[in-house]
Amino acid sequence: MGKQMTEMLKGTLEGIVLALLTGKAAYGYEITTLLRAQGFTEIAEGTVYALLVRIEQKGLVDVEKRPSEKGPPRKVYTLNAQGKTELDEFWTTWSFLAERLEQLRTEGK
Amino acid sequence: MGKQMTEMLKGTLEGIVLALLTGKAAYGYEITTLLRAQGFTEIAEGTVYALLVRIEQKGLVDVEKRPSEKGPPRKVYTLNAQGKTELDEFWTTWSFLAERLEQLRTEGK
DNA sequence: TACCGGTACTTAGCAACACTAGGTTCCAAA
DNA sequence: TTTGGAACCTAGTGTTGCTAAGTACCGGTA
Repeated sequence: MGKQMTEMLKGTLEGIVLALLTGKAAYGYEITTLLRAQGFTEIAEGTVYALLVRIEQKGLVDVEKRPSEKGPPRKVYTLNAQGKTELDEFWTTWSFLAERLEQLRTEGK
Repeated sequence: MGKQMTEMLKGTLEGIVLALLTGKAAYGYEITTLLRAQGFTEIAEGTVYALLVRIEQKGLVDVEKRPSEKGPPRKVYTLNAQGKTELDEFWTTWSFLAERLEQLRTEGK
């Protein structure tokens, strides 16, 4: 992964995962493959699992264990009310930053 | 500063400062006030100076010391060739991320 | 039976970055 | 003489994503 992208993902990856969980519960392995499908081809597996632990401890998601046909049981994450609030705030913060940067780029300043 | 914003600035603040230096040299104190004028009202002074040390050590800027009418001498930073390359890469990385996020938001996924 | 590969999750240690909270220097005005 | 603004510096902290290595479960294949 490019070093720039690694740094830029700090603070945004959590929002991305929360956004992925909007309206559709998912488990860790699934989220990893989803991210890769969306273009984040080099996201490390461990990164995703660590992030999931974090957002669970922050109380942004509910977790349910479900057996899998192949492999160990899945931990399925669902966005809860607090998670939705956090996601809203994320979009607000993101919009602010994106606007400033767009301005900077077009100004050529 | 909101915690979300703090994390989101990681990786982008450097790009923002490089962008500010495009076409116009500036010194640390000036950059801090510029950032605040652009809406980043809560950027800590120390953060900016530490960042300037970093980009100087990476060789992205040239530095020149100039006396000030009031106060200690200014360190004026100018974007050099390597800095411009880095800035280009920054915009590429940023665009990628911004596109993915815009897609995520509109999809409501 | 033994082994391999894919699914699925976990964790200890590391590097980078923004912040906190102090500090120093220089000068002019009160 | 003291205050305040201009201008810069830095040690320590917390958060984050990455690396690298591991465990658990199961089906297919030799």
